[in-house]
Amino acid sequence: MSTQRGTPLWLALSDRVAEELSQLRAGAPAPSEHELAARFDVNRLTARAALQELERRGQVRRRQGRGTVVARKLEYRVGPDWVPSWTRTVAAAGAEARTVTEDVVTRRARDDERVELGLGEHGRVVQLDRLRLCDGEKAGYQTSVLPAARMPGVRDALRADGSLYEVLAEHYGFAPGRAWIRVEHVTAPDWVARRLDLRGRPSIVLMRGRLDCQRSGVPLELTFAWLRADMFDVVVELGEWKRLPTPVPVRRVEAS
Amino acid sequence: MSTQRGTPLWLALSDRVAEELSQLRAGAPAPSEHELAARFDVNRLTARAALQELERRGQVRRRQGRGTVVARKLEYRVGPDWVPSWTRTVAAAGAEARTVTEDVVTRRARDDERVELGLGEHGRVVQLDRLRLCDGEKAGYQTSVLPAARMPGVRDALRADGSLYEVLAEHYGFAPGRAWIRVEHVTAPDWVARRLDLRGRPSIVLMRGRLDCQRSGVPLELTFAWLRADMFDVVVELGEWKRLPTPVPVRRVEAS
DNA sequence: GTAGCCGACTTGACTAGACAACTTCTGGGT
DNA sequence: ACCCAGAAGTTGTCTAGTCAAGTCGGCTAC
Repeated sequence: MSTQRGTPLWLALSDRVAEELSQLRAGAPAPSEHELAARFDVNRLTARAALQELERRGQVRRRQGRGTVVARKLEYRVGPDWVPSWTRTVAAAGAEARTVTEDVVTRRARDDERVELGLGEHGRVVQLDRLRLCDGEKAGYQTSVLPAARMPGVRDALRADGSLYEVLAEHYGFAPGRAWIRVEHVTAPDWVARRLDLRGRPSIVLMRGRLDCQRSGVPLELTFAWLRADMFDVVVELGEWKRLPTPVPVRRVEAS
Repeated sequence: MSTQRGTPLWLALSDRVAEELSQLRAGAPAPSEHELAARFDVNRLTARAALQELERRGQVRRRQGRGTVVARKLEYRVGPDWVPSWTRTVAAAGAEARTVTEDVVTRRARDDERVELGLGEHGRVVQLDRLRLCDGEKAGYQTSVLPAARMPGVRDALRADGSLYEVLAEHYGFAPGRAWIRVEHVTAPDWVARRLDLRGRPSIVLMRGRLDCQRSGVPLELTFAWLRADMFDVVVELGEWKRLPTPVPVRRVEAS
């Protein structure tokens, strides 16, 4: 490696590898730690540091036993007029979407949920917990809470079909555009980190909260999703879609 | 260390340290790598891995020569009805806010900027580059582009005063509420990473672009901010402000 | 045919040690 | 009072090696 003055080996190496990787398509195997170490005559830990930097940037994905593969970030759009679809989001990047339903239960609504959903004192809700996979990798976790009384038979509909929003639209008059939305970029709560296997990885996640309503304005669904920030470019839109100009600094920084 | 079955040493150690740290106030020194290694009889690199995990989570901040100190994440709120203020955001966490204006220049608008701001062929803009500091630490970088013709004398006003939004409101009839917002979780562009000293750290930052308009709907500002994701919880809210019900999974995960 | 074992290859975890770069403080000199 | 040198302590970088654990494919035994 011809390192620039003051640039650590592992950083120079990661830049070098990133360049090679940009030529490849997503899913292609990246050089292994051992191979990098041999090729550039550095220690395996140095090569490892380089690959970990690329993982932090979301350019590769690594897994024990399997190896390191090229990755591209997925674009996840959030907005009042936008009906999110896991399948479409993932398919747009040419990857394979899968959903594992972890739980469907009917239970008493918690106090805060009663307020949000406008339920009476003994209101009951259906909670739906789903794990979202992208090319077999755990990419997100989603919890949906639905008012049971307003949605007769929703449990069976949910079991049969994958798309919650299709069920909502067809059976219960769900209207996109009447939503309250909140997005947070936060450190993953412990239970989310465990479910998504985030130990030792970038643990920033995106939490999307959304309250969807019927056309009449009656709340129909309260849903939260946690998405791995290293796998997604999350785009929150308010107003019409536009392409952003890329900002450029006034004064350039000289290379260190 | 009494490690649980299957839990790596460094992870158990980081949990243990996190517990101790939660008792301390922000800014207090955390144990050093050497001290941790000695106390728990592990290698320095293992102790280091534990501290790096805490850094990923935003619970500590580390710097060569200075040491590791306890940190708390700041909440950065963005929304159509909410005018972000660096001073207020940082002060809310009891930290010291500082802004360094790196550049104020008037120049020809680029093509994409002309489209966004609705300028004519020879339109000129004022670009304002600012470095945002939190307790002396580089925490963000912000670029604002303003149409020069629509805002006579804006350069001098900006030089004199720190708050851009105050200037906009007082002199040019800026009305929050007509904003277009886009939030992304992206890898820092190279020049941003250099300005914020992000080598080897959680290098992911958040970018916010927004186009604020006058009451008449005429675009007034195009701004971009890069924030260190390890220092901020970023919250974007569309719709009226509500207190979030804290989501909880149906089935608890047993500790591994 | 197929189930299962085994070996090759991958990343993960951990240790021991060395030196470099940076920050802060202290003490001595002017 | 002030500046500078140096020591002490910190994190950063890098090497050499070992063993563990997960994945995949091929081969063998049935």
